[in-house]
Amino acid sequence: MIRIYNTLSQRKEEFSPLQPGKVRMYVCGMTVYDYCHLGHARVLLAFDVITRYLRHRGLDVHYVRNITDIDDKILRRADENGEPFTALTDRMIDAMHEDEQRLGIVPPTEEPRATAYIDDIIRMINTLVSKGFAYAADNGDVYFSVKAFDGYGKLSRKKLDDLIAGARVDVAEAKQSPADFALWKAAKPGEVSWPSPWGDGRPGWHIECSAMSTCCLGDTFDIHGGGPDLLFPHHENEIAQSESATGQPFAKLWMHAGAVRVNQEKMSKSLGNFFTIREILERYPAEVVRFFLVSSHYRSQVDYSEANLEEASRTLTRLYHALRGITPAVDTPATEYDRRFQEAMDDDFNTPEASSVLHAVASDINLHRRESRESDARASAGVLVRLGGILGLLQQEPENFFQAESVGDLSATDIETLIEARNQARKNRDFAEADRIRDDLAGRGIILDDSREGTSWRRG
RNA sequence: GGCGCGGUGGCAGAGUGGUCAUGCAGCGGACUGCAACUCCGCGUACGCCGGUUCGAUUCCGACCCGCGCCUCCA
Repeated sequence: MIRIYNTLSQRKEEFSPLQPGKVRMYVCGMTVYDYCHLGHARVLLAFDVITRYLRHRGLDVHYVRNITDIDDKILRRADENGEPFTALTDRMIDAMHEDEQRLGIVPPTEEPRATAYIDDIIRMINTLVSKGFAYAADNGDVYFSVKAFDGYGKLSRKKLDDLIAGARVDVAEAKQSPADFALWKAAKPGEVSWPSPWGDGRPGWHIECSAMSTCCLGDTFDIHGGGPDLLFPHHENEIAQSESATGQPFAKLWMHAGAVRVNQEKMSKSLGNFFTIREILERYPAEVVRFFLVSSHYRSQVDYSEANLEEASRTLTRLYHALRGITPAVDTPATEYDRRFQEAMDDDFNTPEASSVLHAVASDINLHRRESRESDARASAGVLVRLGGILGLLQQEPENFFQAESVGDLSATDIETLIEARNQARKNRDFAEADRIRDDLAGRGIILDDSREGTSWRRG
């Protein structure tokens, strides 16, 4: 039995898909005006692990993650760059796919783009207007009337009166109420636009997701996810739009990832601590980044810092050390560890608990190996690779992990030549020379590991 | 101010009404030419004050502190 925390009910709930065996999940994706940052990585990785695990449990997951490719920020940035907005969005989408691939993110089943759903968006707005949930303002904008939807605030637990009282008063406000939000924005002169019953314009942000999710998954689906800051107003507004338009319940379960901080501060451009995925991948291997994120629960806040990433790297190294020089057995029968792992993951995807199981298996491998129980070691290694794989970890050859080269490094051949020289010196009991070579390599970031089978090395 | 989340050993990070998290770092021992890796063992903990209970880090209440959202933001 899988239990998942539902933001809507504020508790863990037993997960039972609307359609047995099938999971329909929608996650709010990127607005493609810039490179993806660490916060995006968190959401990407959280739902990657969730998707992998649900599939591992035999569920057929239909995973939709949208791309917002029309929006104020996109138009502004394209304007600054002096390029058509589609040139910007195409480039950023390519970059995003590259980042995802490097992080080993399983691609979503569908990746709808807002500009490909303009007709559906207009249709939904039309429905809302005709049902009395939305109105066209004099300026060509169309707004959702928040007071027309009784359930407004049920996700974020906000009271409509507070929102109205707290709202800023805009100049030249075309809204009937300050809490109302735009479904359709009238085009400004020279701006890209699409024709609509209310004049040329473009969709508001929130309506895109309502339209794309219902088009891809139906009026009601199982899981809706996203980043922590989307809870309000974005997700609240999606519920209002979708349930008003369809008359059906929207998503059954709402999942939100935790925030990412950097050195105990909020990540922001003004603080200068804003990291893109590609910047981070220049400093740390993708698997270390994944392991770091998987080491805390997907709902908790994480702090990105050099110390934390270094620790993740050391910890992952231990796991790969256990697998080094072993051919993992395939089709190993399920063990007590598989059971514990599943129990942890069934409980709202408790990856920290699950990774403690990984360490237990690694200890077993080390012990078997030390006591020369080769087939037991191979069997345990099979379990470790299997369980790691569910989290997207431990799938590369240990030697690749340890010896992955970055520019300017000593080549593998050079290193092996030096190791040979050192072993010759050791054979001659010239330990001064042997230690000199080892220290020299250590100074260049190469750590040697001697064992009965010989000397292996890794980049530290 | 409103809504929500959290305060666990040097650090990271799970969890539980009453013997174990786990990892990193540290210490002792084994292994090693010496190290590294590995193995065995060790230590330090549940913000504060009350309450419930035979017993609370775990439940309840107050307080203090931190964080997120309330505006575009993953």
